[in-house]
Amino acid sequence: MSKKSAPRWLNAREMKAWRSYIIASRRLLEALDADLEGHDLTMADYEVMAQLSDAPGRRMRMSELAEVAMLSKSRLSHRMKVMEKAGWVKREECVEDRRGYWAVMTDKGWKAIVAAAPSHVESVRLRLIDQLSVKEQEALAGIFGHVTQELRSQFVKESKGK
Amino acid sequence: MSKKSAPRWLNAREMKAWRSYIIASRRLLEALDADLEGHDLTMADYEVMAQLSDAPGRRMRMSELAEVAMLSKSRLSHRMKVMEKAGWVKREECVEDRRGYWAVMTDKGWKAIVAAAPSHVESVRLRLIDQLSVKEQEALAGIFGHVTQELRSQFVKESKGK
DNA sequence: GCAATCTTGTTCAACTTTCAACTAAATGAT
DNA sequence: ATCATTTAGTTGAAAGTTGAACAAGATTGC
Repeated sequence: MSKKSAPRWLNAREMKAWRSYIIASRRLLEALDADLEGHDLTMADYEVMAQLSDAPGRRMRMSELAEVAMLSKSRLSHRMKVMEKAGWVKREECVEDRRGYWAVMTDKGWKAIVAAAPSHVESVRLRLIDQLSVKEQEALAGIFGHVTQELRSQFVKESKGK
Repeated sequence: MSKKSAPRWLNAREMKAWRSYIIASRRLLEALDADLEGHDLTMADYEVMAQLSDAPGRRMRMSELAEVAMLSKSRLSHRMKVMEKAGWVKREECVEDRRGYWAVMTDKGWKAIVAAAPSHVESVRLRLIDQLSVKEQEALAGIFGHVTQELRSQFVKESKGK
């Protein structure tokens, strides 16, 4: 992020796109989190549980789980402690790699995510997906797919450049 | 969020829109925050400072500032304490309403935000805006403008309904 | 074989955010 | 006027997050 030369401020169209996005995305997150409250889940915890429930044997190595759920290892470690106390997951030592652990979803955890999923999907529909036309859904996927790709390649460049 | 009847799961297109969005928006936030680090700001603090710098007299009542910056009063209160210690803002008693306070941007704060703004805008461009065609920018504004409106009216309905 | 390095996952301390309780002033109703 | 209610803003404790430091096992190169 260099700071030389005249800043290229956003024009009206750009500003509108940026502000609409940044405001709505915060509110959307809030609404989705609020909708999950009844199931004692946050979006982050939901994501952990959903990923775990999709994995073969409903088990996953901590690192991989952290990666797919987009949490730091440290954060996942803390959340796991909480969810373990709630009886939704447990940790098992990993035989193949004795540094590691498996995050394993319990039966109770499976029941919890199965109970939460329909209402969460309904919430995603209500707040976002069903608000959009097919064209808009495609535009959304296009825009953010592109953004992700670009972030990835920027990340590689920046790491290399330093 | 009722839970009756068969859940309407997302189809492939809907799922792609949703996942692209939720993943990219998290990564985007991370990247923007990382870009601000050099100026000792988070997105949230930047928003507070930016809103304050735009207000007449660079001063605003705490409640209003909390509202426009989308923070809880409590959170703003805590952040203000930190920013006050950094010398960027100060609080002044409000004569018209003696319960209240003005959040006032200091000269030092003004300099800090003026120093940070160009690189932040550059970051927003690099990570998002400049990645998008004009059509996509308009689509983005359309989609999220719509989402905000809908969230607002849902909020009203839900408050009333309860 | 073995030293250097990398990876896995946890922990501790610092910091941030949330939530409920609280003070004090304003508003409103009778 | 007086009492109830609402609003402004802060506080303190609990919960959550971050980032660096760490222990222990894996990997690599010689």
